[in-house]
Amino acid sequence: MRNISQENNNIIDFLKCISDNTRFKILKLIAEDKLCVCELKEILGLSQPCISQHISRFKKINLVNEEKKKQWSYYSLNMEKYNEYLSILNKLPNLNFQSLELKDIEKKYKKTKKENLCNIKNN
Amino acid sequence: MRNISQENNNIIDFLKCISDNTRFKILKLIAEDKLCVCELKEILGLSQPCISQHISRFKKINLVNEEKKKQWSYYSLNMEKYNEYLSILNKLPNLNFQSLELKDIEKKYKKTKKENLCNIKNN
DNA sequence: ATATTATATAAGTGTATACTTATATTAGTT
DNA sequence: AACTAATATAAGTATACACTTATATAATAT
Repeated sequence: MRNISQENNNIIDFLKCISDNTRFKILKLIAEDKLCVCELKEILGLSQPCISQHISRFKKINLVNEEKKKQWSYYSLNMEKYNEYLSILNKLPNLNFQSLELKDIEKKYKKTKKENLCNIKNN
Repeated sequence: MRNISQENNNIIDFLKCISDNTRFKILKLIAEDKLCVCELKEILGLSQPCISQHISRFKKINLVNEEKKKQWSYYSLNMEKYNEYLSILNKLPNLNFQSLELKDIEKKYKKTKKENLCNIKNN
């Protein structure tokens, strides 16, 4: 069965969001410029609902700024949020398990190392 | 149909690799320590083939160092490669489309902006 | 040699998800 | 008012993929 735990939702949701080919392109485009759905649809050659659905994915994790103007909604990258997510990845090796919401595997990790499953035989 | 273009393979493959819940845990664990499959299996409570398959995903993008010792294979995070991938994300807003292998959408982006699909009506 | 242990690979399965088309909603235009 | 345009949401579909069990390979131990 798949692991569907809710841990790490923040950083994992960010990674899942930007790891899709289409959304990665959208990410770069809206880092460049404010763009509406109809422009993104034109640029990427995809249907309007497809773009809207991707944008709503970005919205969920606060990764876009929305600016409504007449009937258009212009989307641009929320750089502060983007950098916030990135700083977690940048510091990841130094972050403790707790701050990554991985307290559970830290316990198991320490227990496993203590039991020294492999190393007893390894020395 | 899904977009299965081979563009951005490097950074996208990295993102797809670490955006999985289980692999994100492995990432943190092998950033901490050299660990073998049987230890990871123990810590994460998953089957041995499952761990091996995840490790081979990391191997494909050169994200792990492998150290064979007797019958064990110890895996640790390849920090240089990790930082290499991260630097792309850190510089992403400043990187040009070319370097992100997004030359094709740059063309469409400029064409769309020139045609001014929305802005004509918007002024 | 046989048995055991660690890992890798193959095949199968069920869920997640990236699209599509259809429909609803909202805003501007005539 | 009706019509058009932009966006959002719903439902359906086909593919990707994270697991499992089964099997193969390689190394150590007896």
